Amino acid sequence: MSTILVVEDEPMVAEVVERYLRRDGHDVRLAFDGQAALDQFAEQPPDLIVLDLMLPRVDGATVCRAIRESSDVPIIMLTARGGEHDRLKGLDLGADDYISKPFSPRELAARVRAVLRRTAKAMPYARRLEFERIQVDGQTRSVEVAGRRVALTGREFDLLYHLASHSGQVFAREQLLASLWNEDVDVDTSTVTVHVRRLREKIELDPSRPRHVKTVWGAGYRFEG
Amino acid sequence: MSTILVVEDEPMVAEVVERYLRRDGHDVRLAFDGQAALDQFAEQPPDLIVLDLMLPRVDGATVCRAIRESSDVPIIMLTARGGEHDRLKGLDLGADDYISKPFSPRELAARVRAVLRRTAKAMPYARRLEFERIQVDGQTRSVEVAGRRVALTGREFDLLYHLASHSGQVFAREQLLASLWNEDVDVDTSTVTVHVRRLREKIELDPSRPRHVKTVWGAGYRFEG
DNA sequence: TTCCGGCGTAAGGCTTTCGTAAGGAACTGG
DNA sequence: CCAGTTCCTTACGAAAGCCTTACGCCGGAA
Repeated sequence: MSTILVVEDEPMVAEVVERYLRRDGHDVRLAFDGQAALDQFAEQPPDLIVLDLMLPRVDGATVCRAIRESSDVPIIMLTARGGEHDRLKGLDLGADDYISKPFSPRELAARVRAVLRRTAKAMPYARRLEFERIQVDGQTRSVEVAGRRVALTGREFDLLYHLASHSGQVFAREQLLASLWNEDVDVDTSTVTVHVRRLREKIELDPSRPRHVKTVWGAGYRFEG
Repeated sequence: MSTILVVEDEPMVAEVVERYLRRDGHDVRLAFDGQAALDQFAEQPPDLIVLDLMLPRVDGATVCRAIRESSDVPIIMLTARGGEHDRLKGLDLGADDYISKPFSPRELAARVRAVLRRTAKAMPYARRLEFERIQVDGQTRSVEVAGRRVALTGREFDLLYHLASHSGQVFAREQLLASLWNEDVDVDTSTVTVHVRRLREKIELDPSRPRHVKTVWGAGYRFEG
């Protein structure tokens, strides 16, 4: 069914989880520390990640953030009993669900099913992003700026959506190429520059002094609502 | 991003590999035989080596062993199809990864990313650093001082982040140069002084009597929250 | 087929940032 | 208090990174 990466340093727990998820027809991979999780993720991104918070080498929160830098893959976090759970919610790591130990493997399997169902239904570009001056609708691929509809091309929309859905985060041109372009065509990074230029032309009041799609010198671009 | 030495005698293959790695933002150098590889390595050690096993003059295995005598630089070996691959594993040349021909350049690029990530010292810019008056966010490369956002240049941000993430610790100018600058360019230590000055201008209330980035006479600089 | 919008590339101009040098200020030890 | 360091401050040329524009190519629509 789906490929699931389980990151859990306790072998007993990992094994139980693995068995339950396999029973649901998933292809399960295991990682026993944070670094291994990142490696496996880089090598072959799974459809979902079950991530323990307490991990050797690189802790779960860091792993979660690192993955979120480049991917929207659903993540379910495992937290120790009690307070940690609440603290996490405050941290806003970008996980899709939390479940605290000790948990029943059956419940975890149910959560996995739920999250997969949710994210499967929510096809790519499902969300609607609302900012003060700009609204981006992934459903209809339409954009409104200051109440007026603007027509973007495919690339322009993808670019805007990707930046806006990670508002505030800086993306290098190389990152944008990797995320938005088909990997088997090689395009120059300057292509990104040009598309940013065209996008600005359409959504900025003064394209040469952009308010939303900002240049971060030596680093890339960042969206600001 | 990183400097990568590609050792491959087949020009077509070398060119494709070069293009794919460049697209990931790497600085790619080429060597077409084993001797050239060793020369280039001696001249300027790269961050990673992609090494073909079959090479004119000096074969890949010899090159690999020679380099391993003096360096731990990550090496990814390219091997001909089939048996050679397994035989190599037995030989234990000290390579970090193997990929057999014919390979997809995309997969190679992915392996390079994985190996680089694995060997990366730490995870740069993952954390968000919070102090009483200053917050530094590595994710968005943004800095807030007393609730107001300040715009730093790349170097300024790197400098602040490095100092702030080791709050209290003293760093000599030489240390900062070694950590924050590209190793193969030699810049004067006074450069650090100037950047500290410019940083103070932006984050200190009274730059001539700094509260956060303090001078430790005869030793270097230290950050204090 | 012809036309046209969208895309990627290349080149030149422009802005920002960087590194250096030089003179002045501040600290240290004697 | 003096000489010797070490650090601060400033200004400027060079380099790097980004913007802008124009052009050719491609695929789909007419």
